[in-house]
Amino acid sequence: MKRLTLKDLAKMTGFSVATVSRALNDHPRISRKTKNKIIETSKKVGYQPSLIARGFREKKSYLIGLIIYDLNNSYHAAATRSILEEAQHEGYQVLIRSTLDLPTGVPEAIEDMKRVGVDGIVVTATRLEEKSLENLIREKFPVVQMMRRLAQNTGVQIVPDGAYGIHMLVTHLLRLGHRKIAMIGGPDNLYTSKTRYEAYYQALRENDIPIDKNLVLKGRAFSYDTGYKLCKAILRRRSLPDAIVCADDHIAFGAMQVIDEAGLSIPEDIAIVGFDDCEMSAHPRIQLTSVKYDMKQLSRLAVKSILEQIDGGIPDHKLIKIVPQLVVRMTCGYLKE
Amino acid sequence: MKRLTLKDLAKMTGFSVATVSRALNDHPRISRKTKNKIIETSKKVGYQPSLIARGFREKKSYLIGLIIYDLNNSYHAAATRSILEEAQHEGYQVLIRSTLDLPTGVPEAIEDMKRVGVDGIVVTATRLEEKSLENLIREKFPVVQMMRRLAQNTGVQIVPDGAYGIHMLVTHLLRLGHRKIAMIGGPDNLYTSKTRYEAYYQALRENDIPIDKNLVLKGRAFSYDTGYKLCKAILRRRSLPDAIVCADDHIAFGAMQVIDEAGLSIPEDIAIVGFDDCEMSAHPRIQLTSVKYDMKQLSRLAVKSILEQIDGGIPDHKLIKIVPQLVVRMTCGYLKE
DNA sequence: CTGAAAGCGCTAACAC
DNA sequence: GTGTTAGCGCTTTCAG
Repeated sequence: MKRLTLKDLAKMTGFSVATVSRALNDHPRISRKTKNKIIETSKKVGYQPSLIARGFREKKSYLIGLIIYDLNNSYHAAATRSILEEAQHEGYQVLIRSTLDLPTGVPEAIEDMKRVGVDGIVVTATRLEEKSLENLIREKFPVVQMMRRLAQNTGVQIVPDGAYGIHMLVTHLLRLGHRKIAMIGGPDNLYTSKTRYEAYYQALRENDIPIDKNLVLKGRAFSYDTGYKLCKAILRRRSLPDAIVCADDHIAFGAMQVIDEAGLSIPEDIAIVGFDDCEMSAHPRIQLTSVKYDMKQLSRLAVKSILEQIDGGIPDHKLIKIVPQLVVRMTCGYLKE
Repeated sequence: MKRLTLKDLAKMTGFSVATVSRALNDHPRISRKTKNKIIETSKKVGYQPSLIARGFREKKSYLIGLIIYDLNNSYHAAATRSILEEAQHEGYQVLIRSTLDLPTGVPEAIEDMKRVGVDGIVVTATRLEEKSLENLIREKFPVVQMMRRLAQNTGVQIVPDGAYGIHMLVTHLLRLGHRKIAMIGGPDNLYTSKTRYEAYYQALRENDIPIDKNLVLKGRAFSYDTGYKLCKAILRRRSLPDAIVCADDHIAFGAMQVIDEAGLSIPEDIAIVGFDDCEMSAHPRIQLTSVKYDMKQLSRLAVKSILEQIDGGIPDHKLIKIVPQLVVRMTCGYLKE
């Protein structure tokens, strides 16, 4: 059961290959009659053009690449899901690569994707320094940095306004009376980490709270594990913080686990807040105060930008920040006395 | 900055295109000297063969398709992650489609994937009846059904032994003294649902527990939402069950939420067990008793089988069941004296 | 051991 | 309005 080609259709209809091609791609210079006839038989026999031959010819693959951090993180899974949906909607298929934030992750992914000829790449696994990505942008290849961005202002960057979110979180904790506020975040080489640390400092400064660098713990990844280990380190200290700002919900879940295990209570002994607002955060047993934003909007903008870039216009730089929203639940605590 | 082609390399080295091609694919009939020279310059200038041209020529794309249910389900996300890893490891790239179990999901995904010319397809979103998939298998296209399978014994099917898992769960609940055991599962047209319902009945029968069909609730999907809604329905009844078997952890989380909200306690009033053992299930605030199995093993077998099939041998039928393991935590309760 | 040439399926000049 | 032809980058006969 071999696939039908244009040549087969040509033979069947009695026209030339070129005419058949024109009919199927509704080219202007063709008579309605032949066109209809050809389209009809094409349908009847279930002809499917080979995208790979067409792509070969046109230097187009109708594929877009998506480079992500890790599907284990439900937030990144949600982003991936959303991109998938948007891309399918636009008639593109998606090639996915996961980097786990390894140094070789992005360069290898880019190389492989270029080899199979994707038309554009959405990267949600961007680290602050990423030579391969910078080069890609420089050579005007269609790229969108989504969720995370390079340190440089270059290319299209569509990110949630993490600084704003953390600022809301810290301000909220201060308003509730917490003073000694710790933070557990991710590695320094990620945009998400950096902005969140900075926003934390900024919020404290604005409220004249002295900054204590010992209260800031940096993990290797945005993960349950990071929260678990670093919060454990905090609990080993003599004096405990009132509250811990976690740079994402997964970190917060891990931190909560340690606090629970230690027999302390949340938020009475230590308040916890997260970021991203996973499904589980709303669970009555968790009730994590967090920050959420419209992932659908992010993804839609990202895919739209990729398509625009594919069709020609690649801007030197464009930065879109999506404003998030505070979701107050139980773990942040209440006004003391 | 155009990409280099074989022709360019030929010009640079002074050999013909054919020789260059042979050198790069270490063909037997070529002298070591020329081969080395060509490979060297190829490396120096960073030549990358166009997989799309090669694929066009060879009818191979070096792509495999992966059709999944939904990344929102952390269990399916984990499966996807695992497949991605294995495939990358084998030098294949992965095209992902998510169906959300819509009736048109699989057929459309298959059609699109064939168009871009994937070499094989792993389907984790199989429904019991799936004409498009059955046809694909019949025409000897490389396919693996992973995690879920068709009702028919056809093609390669690599699934966890859900029946065994549910059997362990129900038996365990019975041993703990629970007698009135309800079940919340997924839609009837999924393998995962069907086997799990059957195993539930089977385990009850073996223990001479009368079967009450009213205790079996069927949701639309394996989701938090299903657990939430159906458990709510259960709580509205006059007499409550001792325990609820949920067909996956997400359903269990939803069910737990309702029970918590109703002010009942788990497991004292109602015990809950899940299936899949998500990361969150181990959290001290959840401590869901569940069943886990080696996803890595499943994925590895699936990818291995796809590659084998691509290289020739497509078996008519092959069924592999992975044996799962019971993970006992708090939500299943203890012996009622 | 190496080169010349054909051809995969498709589109786009270029003729007629 | 339609047919002929060339060529995308690669592998693989077939000669030499």
